[in-house]
Amino acid sequence: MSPRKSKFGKKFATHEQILDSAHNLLKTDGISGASVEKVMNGAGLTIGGFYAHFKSKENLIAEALRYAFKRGREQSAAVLSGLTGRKWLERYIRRYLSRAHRDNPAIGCPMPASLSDVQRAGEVVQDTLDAELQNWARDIAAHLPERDKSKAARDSLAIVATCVGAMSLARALGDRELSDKILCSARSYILDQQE
Amino acid sequence: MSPRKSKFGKKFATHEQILDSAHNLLKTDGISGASVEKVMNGAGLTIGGFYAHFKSKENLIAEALRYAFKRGREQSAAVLSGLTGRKWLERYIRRYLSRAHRDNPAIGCPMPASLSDVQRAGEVVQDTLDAELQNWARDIAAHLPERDKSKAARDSLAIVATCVGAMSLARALGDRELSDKILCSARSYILDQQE
DNA sequence: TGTACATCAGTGAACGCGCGTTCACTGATGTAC
DNA sequence: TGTACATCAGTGAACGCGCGTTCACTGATGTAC
Repeated sequence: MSPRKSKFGKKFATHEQILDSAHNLLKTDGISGASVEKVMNGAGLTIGGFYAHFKSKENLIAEALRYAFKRGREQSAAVLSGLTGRKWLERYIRRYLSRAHRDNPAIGCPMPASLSDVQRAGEVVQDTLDAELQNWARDIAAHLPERDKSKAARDSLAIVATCVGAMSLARALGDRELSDKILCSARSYILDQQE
Repeated sequence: MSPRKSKFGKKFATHEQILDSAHNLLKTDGISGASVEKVMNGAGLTIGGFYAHFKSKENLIAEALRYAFKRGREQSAAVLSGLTGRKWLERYIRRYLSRAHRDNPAIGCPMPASLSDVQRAGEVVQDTLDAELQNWARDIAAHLPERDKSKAARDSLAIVATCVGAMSLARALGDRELSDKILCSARSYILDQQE
């Protein structure tokens, strides 16, 4: 295999830089705000080279979404390592629904900023969300102190919905006090329910 | 008062038509999809007349958001009239988190389609959301079978977050089966929690 | 009541701008002999 | 090892398009006398 096509070649490194830039813009400005030109500039490149790496903007967004979720999983695994069950859930929820996460979209979840855009996106992006959302929910379900596995699976989907909804609303509101209340309410709504 | 400035004058009627067109586009295509030209065409007008009615697109969106929530309240008051407490909540949640609502954004809530856009919108729009969200939560809180009023207020905010999050995700997913699951899970998550 | 004038809702073209995508090119790097 | 050639990542300008906003205008309607 020629070095050009290797995982360690220059092209692969550039591809990763583009994805890194894209997922950062995605988290703050959504799909519509992550323009191809801004993404390329963020990677230290000019716009013309983009189509040597991606077939279209839609394909970029799908890959960037996958990249963002992967990074998120790695980060939260590092922070929560060693914890299990209730303890894990508590720390997970308090971290996701924190003021820090609300005020720093760049370090967090890509969904709040891109949720509405994905509804109008193409199949490639929506199919990517399917897989990532299932991963996410499975991760939570595995830590629910629930005997009934199918109930844990259902609860985990609702918990994801509550997290995404609360964070999206918290960022969309003008009133910081009301925004704090939403985060706080969603936290206890989830944590009081699981025993 | 001259007929021109009256609530029944021609200009008022046109203003309402523009708002009606705007709130329809808002519910399906979000803020970015509700372009001034499309809004005006939807009202049977051309783009040039827009600024006789609204100071800017931002002001239009804020008014359209208010208009959409008002219509939503009227509709749901009509459908749920006579119901109270648990019965009201059950019907309310089953209606919001229904497949019909997911598949017909045009007849429903403006939030799922515009949630992410509002995060990047100006103060006027975000302040409007403050007021509308509080109205919404208060309406739900009044029907919670909860003795503790402050707990009802908190729960109602979390319920709104769960509803908006679940509907947004349900519309964003490519897989209809998973989408159904999200709606179903969120429904029981809310309804099982309230007694 | 009839006429001359003022108002202003709505028109349609234009503006500057950012978008996704295309394309002829350049120049560094890898390959063949 | 040295040279000639092929590859292709990345450049920069151009394309057609839709956006929010502006503006000179038109023509129907209301007002004054």
